[in-house]
Formats: sequence, structure tokens, C-alpha cells
Amino acid sequence: MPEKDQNLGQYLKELRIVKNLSLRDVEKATNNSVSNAYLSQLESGKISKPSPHILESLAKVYEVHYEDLMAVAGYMRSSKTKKSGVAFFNQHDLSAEEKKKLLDYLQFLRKQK
Amino acid sequence: MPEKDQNLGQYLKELRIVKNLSLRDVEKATNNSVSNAYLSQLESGKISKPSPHILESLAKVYEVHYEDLMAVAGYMRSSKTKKSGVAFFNQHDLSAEEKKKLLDYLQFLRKQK
DNA sequence: CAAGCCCGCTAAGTTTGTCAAGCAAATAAA
DNA sequence: TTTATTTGCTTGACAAACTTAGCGGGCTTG
Repeated sequence: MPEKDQNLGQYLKELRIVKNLSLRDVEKATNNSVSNAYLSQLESGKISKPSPHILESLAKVYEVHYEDLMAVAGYMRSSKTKKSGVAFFNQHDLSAEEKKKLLDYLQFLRKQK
Repeated sequence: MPEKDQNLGQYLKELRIVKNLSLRDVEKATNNSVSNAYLSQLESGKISKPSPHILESLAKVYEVHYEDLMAVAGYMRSSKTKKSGVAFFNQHDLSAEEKKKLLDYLQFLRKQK
């Protein structure tokens, strides 16, 4: 489950990277309802309270429960431990740094074609 | 249950009137997290998409399920028919006008001491 | 009547979410 | 290497959310 104090931006970035999507991929996948520029700001934490319908669009693309994103955004208390798409990155007691390194490495691996 | 197409403002106003609270009463009850001026704008429909934590504060004061308000605001599909505090005003096939007249009359009655 | 309080409401200002355009670096293609 | 495409990101402008101050009306109390 998403950790309580994990910030929304990091979580969104994890989801996107694991799914191997670019900012613009997501923009298209959401039918332009979330611009790549805005998603960038979300991931970098410059925006902390997006409107729920934005989260809904993202949840659909990332195949995550809408309520999960709402919870991470601080809009709801996290509901009953639903295992979402990136469960691996959240279930194994990874520190924030470890997680980040793994994600970086994942990108590296994929770039090797 | 709140009707699908019922707008948020009207619903909030109903709740407040039935509970016999003034705008300022609600402001105080929410610990100043919802100003009376802002609530007025909400009820008049000048603001249609308040941030969820606003709805959370109001739900607490009005003793309504948070999810209900979220649903009425269009942030969630209405969950399983929870009967909220003003069930009377929503269950008896009242038209919008009828409802409004009843609420006005309710205020009139109460004003009679 | 006058002084005071509470009511709903609004006008004006600040903040913040959101988008369109575009830039610099990385990658791919020629 | 040069050109073109993609990627993440920043900037500037706009709209919508949200705040603060205050008005005018209706009650109450002296």
C-alpha cells in the first residue's frame, strides 16, 4: 500500500516509470485531460492538491484504484490495503532512497534496448 | 440519497437549513476552515469544485458521510445509497421547487419562535 | 428612535491549479 | 556528423478556488 507520508509526486512518478511511459504518453493516454507540463509539476511536487478528476484520469492510465491516489493525495484515509500496480516497489520495506535507485536502474536497464 | 444531477450548492444549503445553522455557525463549527463568505459562494453555486478537505470539514459538521459530499460534488460515483441526515428531503420524490419551498417554510416556522 | 448584533451576501484581492508554448539535453535517424 | 524526434522541464498567462473586509437589512434591547 502507498505509505502515508509518501508524497503524491513521487508516487505518480514511480507509477509512470514502472509503466514505462513518457510524460507525453500519459498526456495522450488521458485524452489530453492531463498535460505533460502539468504532470511534470505534479511529479516534482510543485502542485500538491490536484483536482480529483485529474487523479481519476491518471488512475485509469496507471491501472491503479482511484481511491488509492485520492488517499496518497491526502483526500481520503487509505482504504483497505489494495495491492496496486507497483506493489513491488511499496511492499518490501524499501527506503525512499533505495526505491529511487531501483527506479533509476530500471530506466537504465530499459534504455539498454 | 443525493440525486445525481443535484448540484452541490443546493445540497449544502439544505443540510445547513435543516440543521438550523447560520453561515457563521458553520464557520465556527469547522474551526474557521470554511469561512461564511466562502460557504455562501458554495451554496449559491459560484464555486462548483471545492477542494475535498473543505467537503470533509462540512461533512463532519453536517453529520453526513464524506463520500456522499464527494459524490454530489462529482468526485466519485455515488456509493451505496447511504441515508444521510436530510433523507426526508431527498426520498419523497420532491421536485427541486417543492424542496425549496419546503425549506423556506421550515425557516419561516422556526422563526416563529 | 437609536445602538448594537447577527444575518446572508458581495466586491475585490490573493493564491493556486491548469494549460499552451517553447527551450535544452538526450536519443534516433539519415 | 548533421538533422530530426523525443523527453523532461520551465515560463507566462489565465481561470478558478479561496480570503478578507465590509455593506445593507432585519431583530433585539435600551
